[in-house]
Amino acid sequence: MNDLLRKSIELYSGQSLSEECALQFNAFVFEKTLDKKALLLEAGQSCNYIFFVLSGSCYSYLADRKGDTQVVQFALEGYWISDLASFFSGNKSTYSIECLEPTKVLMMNKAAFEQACSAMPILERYFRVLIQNAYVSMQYRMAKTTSEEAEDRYTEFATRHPDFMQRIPQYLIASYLGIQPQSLSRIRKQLASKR
Amino acid sequence: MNDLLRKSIELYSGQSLSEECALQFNAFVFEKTLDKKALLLEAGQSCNYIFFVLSGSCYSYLADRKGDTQVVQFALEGYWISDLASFFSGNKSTYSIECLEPTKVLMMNKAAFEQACSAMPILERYFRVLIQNAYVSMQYRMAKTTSEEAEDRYTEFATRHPDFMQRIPQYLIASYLGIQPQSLSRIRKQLASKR
DNA sequence: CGGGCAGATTAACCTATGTTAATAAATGAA
DNA sequence: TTCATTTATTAACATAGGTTAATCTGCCCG
Repeated sequence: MNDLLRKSIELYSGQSLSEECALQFNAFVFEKTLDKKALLLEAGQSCNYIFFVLSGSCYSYLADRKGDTQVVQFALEGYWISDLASFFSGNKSTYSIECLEPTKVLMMNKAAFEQACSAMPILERYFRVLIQNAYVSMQYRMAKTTSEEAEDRYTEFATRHPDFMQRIPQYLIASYLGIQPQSLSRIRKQLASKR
Repeated sequence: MNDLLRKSIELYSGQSLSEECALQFNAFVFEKTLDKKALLLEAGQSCNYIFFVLSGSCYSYLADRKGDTQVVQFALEGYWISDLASFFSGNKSTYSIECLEPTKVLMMNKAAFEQACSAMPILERYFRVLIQNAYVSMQYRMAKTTSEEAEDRYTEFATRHPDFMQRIPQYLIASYLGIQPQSLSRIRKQLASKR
């Protein structure tokens, strides 16, 4: 089993993963390699997989009212990404997922997910905690977004995610923060002149 | 067992709840009645419970940078509300929860939550799906918030939650939407004149 | 090595929302 | 009922961020 994944499982489940489980897990997933700009998922299709990023990076997005890209999530190595609503319901996905770099992912479909969770309680717990944490930080981020200005949001993002800053183009970070690339440029300039 | 709760469990777990489970569940929770403006939770304390609203309504909020109230969630009858980060970690809560009306809640502490989930798989599943859905809609709401204008957000909120509109003061809805009460007033006026 | 394209910056102007302050309407307690 | 308090509205002005458009930078690929 991939080391990143093992660490993720042990970290979030709070338990250590037996060799046996690790082997069993491998039977439920498969690996895929994608080029930069390749799509892991296209909005409108049903999302049949959850993806674990082994190397590279990708992001999910939707088209807003005006047809512009609205970034929803970034995923570097060690992150899971998917359109969960579609994955769990089988309905058409609202998001697309695109690779930012050449990317390797592990893929797991719904049947495998259900089976793996039933077979290994540690996984059931792992995914529950993962989603729980994602929900909690989403809720917090939402509160910050509605109460703070773009400059503060950018500063917090840059502080929290220095690794993202290196590898993700600014115009996508701007979208994620809910502003135009031009505005982000302006904000960066202001911040630079403050020091 | 309360009927709202039974329906919620059956709806989200996708299974029907046996009489036996229903009785067993009751041993894990207790009821509390609160006045309007009473606090279910005060920011800074540890959040020891999750609350299921039986009647009345409440909302969670935090103080933003300027010390203003930033609404995080509303909960009418049939909703769960808590500070999950604090509930699961035991750390101090970032949110407060206040009753909007005289309110009756069911309360469940962490030990009870863990026990109940272990004892009854239907509950484990219920809470997982509940959080999963909450996460999914939070992510979607976030994308809408960063890409759409206040007017659209208000219209969508009003359409999706006509029940909230009747019972929640406008200045709290404004906070939830990330705008000032004055701006919401202005937006409502514009919308009214459009018809 | 050089042309083309994606990404970033800059600037001028525009608009939605914030701010401040005053008033009005609704609610609730005595 | 009346008064006090909370909530909602209105208006004038300020500003963060959007829009448009032009320029700049770097880098990928032929």
